Amino acid sequence: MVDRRAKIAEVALRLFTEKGYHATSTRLIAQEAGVSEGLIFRHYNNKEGLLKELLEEGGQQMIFEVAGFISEYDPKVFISSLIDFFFDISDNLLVYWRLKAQLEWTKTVWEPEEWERILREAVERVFKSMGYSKYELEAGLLLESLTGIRYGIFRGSVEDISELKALIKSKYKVS
Amino acid sequence: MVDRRAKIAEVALRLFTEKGYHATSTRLIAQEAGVSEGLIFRHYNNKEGLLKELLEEGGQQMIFEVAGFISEYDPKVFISSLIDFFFDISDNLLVYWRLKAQLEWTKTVWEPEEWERILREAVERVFKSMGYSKYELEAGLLLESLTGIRYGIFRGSVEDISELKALIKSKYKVS
DNA sequence: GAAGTTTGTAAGTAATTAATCACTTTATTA
DNA sequence: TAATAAAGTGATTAATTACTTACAAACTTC
Repeated sequence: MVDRRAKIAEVALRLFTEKGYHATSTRLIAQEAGVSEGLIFRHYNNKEGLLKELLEEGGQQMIFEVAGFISEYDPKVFISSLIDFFFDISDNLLVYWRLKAQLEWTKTVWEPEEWERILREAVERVFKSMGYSKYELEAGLLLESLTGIRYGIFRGSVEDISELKALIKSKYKVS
Repeated sequence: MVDRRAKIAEVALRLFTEKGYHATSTRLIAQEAGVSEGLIFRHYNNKEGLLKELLEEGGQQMIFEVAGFISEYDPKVFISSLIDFFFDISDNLLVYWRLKAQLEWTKTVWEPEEWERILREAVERVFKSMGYSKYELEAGLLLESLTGIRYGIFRGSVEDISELKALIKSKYKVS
């Protein structure tokens, strides 16, 4: 008794991130999921439908994660949690992140995901509450920097992750 | 009298970045370049050979660009130039950057390009000369942050680019 | 200007692709 | 339990893929 639909999604997400969306065939997905190729199309209509559902699901998980610290009223705690969020991303969210980032570089127009909008608004609000006149700019700088660090951690170009986390926390005086 | 080889490279670079490597067919490259498909294979042996040459060429251009400020002895001028480098990237280098970033997310092991090693070493050296005990960490933080900002600029999530540049320069006291 | 090399083409190739088809099995519901 | 719907399959489709081959044109070089 297995949920084959979920199995397809699980395998597809892994393969899309590892090999890239276009380099992954529906045939391979079916093989690795132990399922007939036709079933993919029964459930997801087409390959793009499968991709979209994976991105949608990942986006929902991100909203859930972000919601965990978004309403924190103490700026210091908020920023500390925000930094933790980028440094200690869980494995399943990392896969979504990878897939999203991979696809983003081919886009010409970019629209932020819901969790990205929510997160940015919250960070701006916190910087505003701290009395920064250019709170949008400060929020942007921190968010883009953390994104870059996450990128660096993924690639392996960050030697000592916890030390870097301590450094950036000390710069924002939240450790 | 046209250099067809260069035309293929130019078109391929554009299409690879816009559509993605796997989503771009050699047939399309040939069409857009106004050339027979066979010529691609005559010059580049196979599709991957074409990709590799594009990445190699882009890497060489990056080395050239980095060399422009790498030997600057004044730390303030160096860091200011470094920030400019990430903010004011030229169009043709941006295309290379996009292609490289796009491919990076599918990789499992990551090896830095020559220009990346050169750049990191130089930034570390400068932070060391400024008396930072954890100069590697500081260099890493700045480089990953700037990479993230570049990413943000590309996506369009950075509202006011020049203001953000001024902000980060002021944080490093180099403006 | 002949011989040889490089650059180019058009028409193929076999393999792979996403998607569909007719059909069977399993689950749900009246 | 009979009828209906949903889940699943395996074979097949037409189109596309990267790449090859046989051949021709154009440029070197002696």
